Amino acid sequence: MSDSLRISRKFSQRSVMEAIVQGGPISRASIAKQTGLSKQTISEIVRALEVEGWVKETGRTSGHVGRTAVTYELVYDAAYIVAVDLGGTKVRVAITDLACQIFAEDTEPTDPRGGQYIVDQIVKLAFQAASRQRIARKKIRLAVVGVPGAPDAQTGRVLLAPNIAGFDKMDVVAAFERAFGFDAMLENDVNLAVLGENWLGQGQGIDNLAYVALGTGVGSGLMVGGQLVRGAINAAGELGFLPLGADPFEAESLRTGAFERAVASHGMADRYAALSGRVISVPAIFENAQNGDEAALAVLDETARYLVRGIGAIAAIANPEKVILGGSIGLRPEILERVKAFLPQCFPYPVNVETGELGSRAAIIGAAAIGLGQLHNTLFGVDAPDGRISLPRASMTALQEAVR
Amino acid sequence: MSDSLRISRKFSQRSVMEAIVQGGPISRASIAKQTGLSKQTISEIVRALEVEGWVKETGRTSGHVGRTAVTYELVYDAAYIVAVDLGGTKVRVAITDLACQIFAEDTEPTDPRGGQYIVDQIVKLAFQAASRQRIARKKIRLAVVGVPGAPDAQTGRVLLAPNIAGFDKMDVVAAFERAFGFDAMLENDVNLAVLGENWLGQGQGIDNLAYVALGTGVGSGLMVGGQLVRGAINAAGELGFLPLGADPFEAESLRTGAFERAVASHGMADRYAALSGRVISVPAIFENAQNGDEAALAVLDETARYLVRGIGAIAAIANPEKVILGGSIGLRPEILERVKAFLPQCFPYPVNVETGELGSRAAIIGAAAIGLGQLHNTLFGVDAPDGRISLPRASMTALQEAVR
DNA sequence: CTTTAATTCGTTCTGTTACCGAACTTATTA
DNA sequence: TAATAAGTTCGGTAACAGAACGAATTAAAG
Repeated sequence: MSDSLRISRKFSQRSVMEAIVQGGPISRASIAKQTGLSKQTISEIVRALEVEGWVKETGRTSGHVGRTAVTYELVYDAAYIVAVDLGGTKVRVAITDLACQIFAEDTEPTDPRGGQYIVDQIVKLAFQAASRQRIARKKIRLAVVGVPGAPDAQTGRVLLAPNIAGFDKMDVVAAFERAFGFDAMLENDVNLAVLGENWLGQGQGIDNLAYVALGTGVGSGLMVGGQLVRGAINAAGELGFLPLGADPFEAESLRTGAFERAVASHGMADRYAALSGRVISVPAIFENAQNGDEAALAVLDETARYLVRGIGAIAAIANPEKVILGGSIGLRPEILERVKAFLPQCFPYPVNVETGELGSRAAIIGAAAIGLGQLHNTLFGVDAPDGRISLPRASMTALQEAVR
Repeated sequence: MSDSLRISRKFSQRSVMEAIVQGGPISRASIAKQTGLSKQTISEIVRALEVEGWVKETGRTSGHVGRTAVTYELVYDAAYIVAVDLGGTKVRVAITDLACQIFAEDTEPTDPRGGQYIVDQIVKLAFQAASRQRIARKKIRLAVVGVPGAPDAQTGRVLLAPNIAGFDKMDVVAAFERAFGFDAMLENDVNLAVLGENWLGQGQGIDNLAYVALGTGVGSGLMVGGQLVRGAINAAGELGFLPLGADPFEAESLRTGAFERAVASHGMADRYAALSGRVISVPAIFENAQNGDEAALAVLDETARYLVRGIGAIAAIANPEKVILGGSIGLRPEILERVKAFLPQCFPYPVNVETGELGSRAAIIGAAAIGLGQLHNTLFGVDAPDGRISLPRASMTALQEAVR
């Protein structure tokens, strides 16, 4: 019996595709070197992929010794996916091709009537964008929708989502699939944000990564060993309920969450009002702080001090390599500098904290990432237990340009 | 191109082994049904395994229509592993065969000189147990050592282990491998405890599981998607540093950990002393509480209230399906009943909390589990990304009997 | 500037491994 | 004797490997 591992055609096909996706235009000989498969096998697989329309010849190499090689590339427009970031106030919809390039990206206020209205709004936006870019609907294979809550895989509902009306009472996945006419996936928005930063932002190449989104509410996304942590009922990362900050045994903490009360925008505004006697918005607090307002500065310090404890809790439990801050408050540099100053005062070993590079677009980029991964897997992958495919890192620039 | 997935021989061999390990004495026809492979293939693989000495014929079926079937079983003594639970005060060493039966199990006080002395002590204990059971050293393939700290895979050292002298300055893995003469693995003891409870205890079949060990110190182990969470530097589960309980910004909290100060045995004793003016041990506090001592009861309440906040933090961040309590304090029913009473007061959705079934032996059983999994993988598995093998559940009784 | 050597690309051809499936034999019970 | 289940034999086939070889290109030698 030979010790070498023989793998099925499909399995190899997948690694060949990976090499082509990542290696840009690449010759068959190079693929053979990269994958360790024989030249003959690569030729067979590439031929099959070409016939099926997934890759195509794009040129030849030159300038080096030896025979020129024919190079192959992805047929980028062979399939598309829809990426959606659904928030309480705004919906963002984007369309991505196989090269991971984001084509259209549209934002609209979320339909306040909720439920089916939101589904219809998103589908309308997606199809509008598709026809604007002259993309055939048949080529769209998958939609990934980020939602502020915990999607339930069994029922298709979204739990713990107070900001989206009706999603807790309907099969949202089924509704999307009906309206779209193709597969749809739901995912928590902060989970998508980690994936986004892991793919193209601050967290590239980091397998153990946490994302803390701080704005109107708080949430966290956690990646362990390159995989998302979703929890038993998809409620992992419901950081608002961390028993920190406000007294967790008060009734109000049971509703809103002790940590959320202390650290999110409401808590900041309340704290400012208590200190100064004036009721102003969170952006105004940041502005006042820049002008030296003592109360505003105290509020920022206090907020950061609470946030640091939340980050410490994540670090103590999951020990991520990096913690990325996001959300309208978490993205502010004033918060980051304070967090970096306070964290070593209450946590023994260093924790790497940075703000997200992708800003408010982290979630939609994460949706694209998860969708593309899923698509690559269903098209070229085996039903392997670890169905990860590594997406290329290159397209960030293309992506930024495409979205003016 | 066929759509069916063909997998290498080795891959199938692995699932055949799994069927034999779990299915006890089993016929080739049954294996074929279970695995979906053809009878012919099963015959080939079983023949190969028999030649290599991993399985053997053990009997025949009877009493049903049709031809009798030859049944096969594991050759249980084809290989052994050493499982070790190294604590600050006690070392526990056990030897397990391929059937997951724990043979010998010895406990000794930990050599206080630390470092190489402990390594030698463990190796001596293991080889003593082996020769007592007449196990050939050559058949021992692997040692798994649970340590109270964070093993560093790169350097082989153990970090954050104040109770084991010298392990932070030497390559412990290399030292064990030199002394044993076979492979050795280090793992955090609480991580092993989760694995143990997941295998044979409270957490059977639960993929998202947390274990909180509360005794002299606090620690937690977390499983997500059936995999251990180890963190970037193996410091996941250093629950003592949770910024809860004592003021995390005090200097002492930075050393000992804010949560550990509040909830572990020192904190309990201090609290009792503050309330009653008397200095007594933690077991004595529990005893007094049973006799109605007000101060002792208050200390238990307070400890549980802190513990509940720690559990809430784990639930908010990772959302496990179940949280198992362990450690000398965590195993006490007085703590569990209080935790169950207090948790709903500060956490919005239900968290399933139970005490560990395996008691203080959770870690060593976890070590056996991880070792057997590893062994099955190296012997029969592919180098698949997800190298889990499901171990049989049956041997718990055998295990309990074996250890009087 | 030609010739030759070195180098790389890609194909053809010939295995080998790890499977499947049908047909057939064997053994057992009802 | 019929029904049924276990196990083998035989003949495929997909998915690879590997060696040999031709084809194309550049660098170096003459």
